[in-house]
Amino acid sequence: MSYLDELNPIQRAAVINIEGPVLVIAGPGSGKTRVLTYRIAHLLEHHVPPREILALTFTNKSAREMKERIEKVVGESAQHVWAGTFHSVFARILRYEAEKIGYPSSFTIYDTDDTISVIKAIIKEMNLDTTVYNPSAVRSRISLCKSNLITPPLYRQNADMMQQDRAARKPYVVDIYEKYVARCHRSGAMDFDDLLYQLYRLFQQNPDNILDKYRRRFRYIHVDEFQDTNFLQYAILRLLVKYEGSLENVFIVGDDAQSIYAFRGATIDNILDFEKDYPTLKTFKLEQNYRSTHHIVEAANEVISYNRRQLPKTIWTDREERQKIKLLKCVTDDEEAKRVADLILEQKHRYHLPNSEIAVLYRTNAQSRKFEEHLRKINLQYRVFGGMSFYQRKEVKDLVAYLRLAVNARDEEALRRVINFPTRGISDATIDKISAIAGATNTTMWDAMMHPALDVTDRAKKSLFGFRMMVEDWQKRAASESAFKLAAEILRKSGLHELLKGDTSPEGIGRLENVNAVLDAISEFADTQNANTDPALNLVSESSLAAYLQTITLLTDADEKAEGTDYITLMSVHSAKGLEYKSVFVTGLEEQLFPSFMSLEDPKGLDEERRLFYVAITRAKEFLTISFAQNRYRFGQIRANEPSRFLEEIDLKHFDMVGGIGAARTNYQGGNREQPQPASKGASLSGNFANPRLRTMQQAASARVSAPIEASPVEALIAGVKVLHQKFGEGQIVNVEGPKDNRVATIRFKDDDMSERRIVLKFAKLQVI
DNA sequence: TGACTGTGGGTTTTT
DNA sequence: CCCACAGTCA
Repeated sequence: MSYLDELNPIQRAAVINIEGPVLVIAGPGSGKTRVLTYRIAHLLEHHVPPREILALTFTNKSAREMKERIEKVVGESAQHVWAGTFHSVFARILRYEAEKIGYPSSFTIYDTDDTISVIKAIIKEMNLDTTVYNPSAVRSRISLCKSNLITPPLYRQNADMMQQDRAARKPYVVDIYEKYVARCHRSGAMDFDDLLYQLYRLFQQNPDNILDKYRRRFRYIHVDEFQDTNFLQYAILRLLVKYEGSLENVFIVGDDAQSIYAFRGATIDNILDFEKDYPTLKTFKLEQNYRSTHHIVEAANEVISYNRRQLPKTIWTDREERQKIKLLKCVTDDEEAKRVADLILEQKHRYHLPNSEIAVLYRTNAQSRKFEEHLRKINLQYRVFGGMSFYQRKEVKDLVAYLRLAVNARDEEALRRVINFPTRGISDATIDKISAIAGATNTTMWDAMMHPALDVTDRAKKSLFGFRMMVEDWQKRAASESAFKLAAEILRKSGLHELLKGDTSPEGIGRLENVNAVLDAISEFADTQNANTDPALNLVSESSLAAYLQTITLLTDADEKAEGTDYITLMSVHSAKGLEYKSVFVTGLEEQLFPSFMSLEDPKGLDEERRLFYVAITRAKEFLTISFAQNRYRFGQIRANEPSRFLEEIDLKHFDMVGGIGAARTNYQGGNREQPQPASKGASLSGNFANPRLRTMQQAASARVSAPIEASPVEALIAGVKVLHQKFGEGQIVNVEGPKDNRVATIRFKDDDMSERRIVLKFAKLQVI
């Protein structure tokens, strides 16, 4: 039982507790994955059949990692453990059961882009304005509905939501939602939320007592990153675990402090409800951090103590002090990127760090550009994760749309995409007519194409017929021929290959390479899948084109393998969750950016941003560098931002004050907002929240705030005048600009290094002196 | 039908 | 700044 020796007492206690519900609250770097994998290994050692074990994760990567690690402990029986993301595991079950709820087993999965495109088409058909009904915003709302089990009829009954829509002057959202659901169903398509929602529906309706089958199948259920589950996911989980006679062998791992997906419906309530739903629950807290050195852990603790609503825990480390946190104050985003790049180079030399131990993190993907530029300049290998992924590129989506049609002709989104691409004489007008007939006769566009009532020119009819013949041929062969062979032929016969070949520009060549890469991927996919199909589940051939399409839709580019090259990682903080590096750069710590301007008004939003920052800094094992820029390009214009409020929440003693870095601090001490306070004792939901440690620096700083000042009229505030500001103290107006009702003054303050600040006079209290 | 141009809008975060 | 889309022209 050697693997048990590798666990600390608490970890071990959690692992060997193999009966009944278990909750593991796991701080960053506390060996969460280790506990999860060893627990599964432990089950296997105790002769639990691998196929009765289910492990649900949020990313393919962590699922894969978990499987690999279990395999290391127990060997090949790990192969038969079901480990995957919620979406992929559920998709697999649905693939098998779809017909019971009125979907073809070959259903298509719509990714976010597909979904937006469908919604947009619906909005246009309804003659609504796409600037009012922003397709992407409508999609978010629909998604939120689905994750909370609000169907269109329930939506209509929901006075709150209807009122919200009326107030936003978008009364037709529910109609769009309704049409969208109908259209997806007609298309034999499920979006990401459907993969959860339709499974829930299946279990609810429970045809042939199907729920029982899966309850017996999954006797041991594990959930990683439980804090990121939404209401719907929890509802499904409950259906699988909580029933008469259940052993309730459910093992969940999470950390409320790392919940960063509230924006897509994740709710911390799930952890809290869990305690209520399972009275026999055993809770284990992993509080020792094995990842990071002292200053990093302490800084993280300080930051998170400002949040309300925390489960009580104290993360600690016995790792030595090592480096303090470096803080880079930069004038521009360009300087920030340059200094980060230079520091990376220096660290590489001084500490012999390989690129793979270095990550640059940012709040928004758009920030990657500058870092790319500067890393390229000094010849450092990097890889950007996130943003436009391979499978989102137009040429790839075009080819994939053809493949989708071959598997599921009802897929309207795919049909629209390629029916006239490459062009084959089918005009937009023709497509609109087809769509109209499909709507009127309640059939698919695929069928409407050949409808006798379709009133188009003979030439168009001929083109349509030709297109249909071509696709029908592929459909017939999709079942028998190898996915690779068929895809290769589709690429040529569709005319895509020829079209791309004709473009000899560098981008054009790249596009051709991309579609060829899809073919390679299909070939590779077929090979690996054949080797590891689960015969127990009687699934349709896992190496089929359909299986491939499902896999790529659920793929994130973080899942793509690295081919042995040593690169620096550039990614958003969100995608960095669960990862660790020796040296981490957390960049763009500015108000409006991190925290994002979207979340400034809402305390809940701010708390989530703070958790995000917490996640960011806890990725670092030894070297943590935080940077901010005073000026940053945004929409092509320079904008000045203040340093992030989160910086004030870290005690100065954790910062490296060498060289020019120390000066950064003076710039934001006593920033122009209310001084932050750690969450107070007992501000809790269930009464057992953390009692955050007290802070000193902020309280000291707040003493600087002087007696209230009397605001002078805006007219009196002109260039040259000396003024007193509530927070910044004495200063002189350098310049005043902007329209009468919204004047903005540039003021140089005596305090604060004679720094210049732009102040909106409407809001600021300034007294002329 | 395709290429070009101007405009307008957009940046949170992802399965 | 960068992209997507609508509108215009050959």
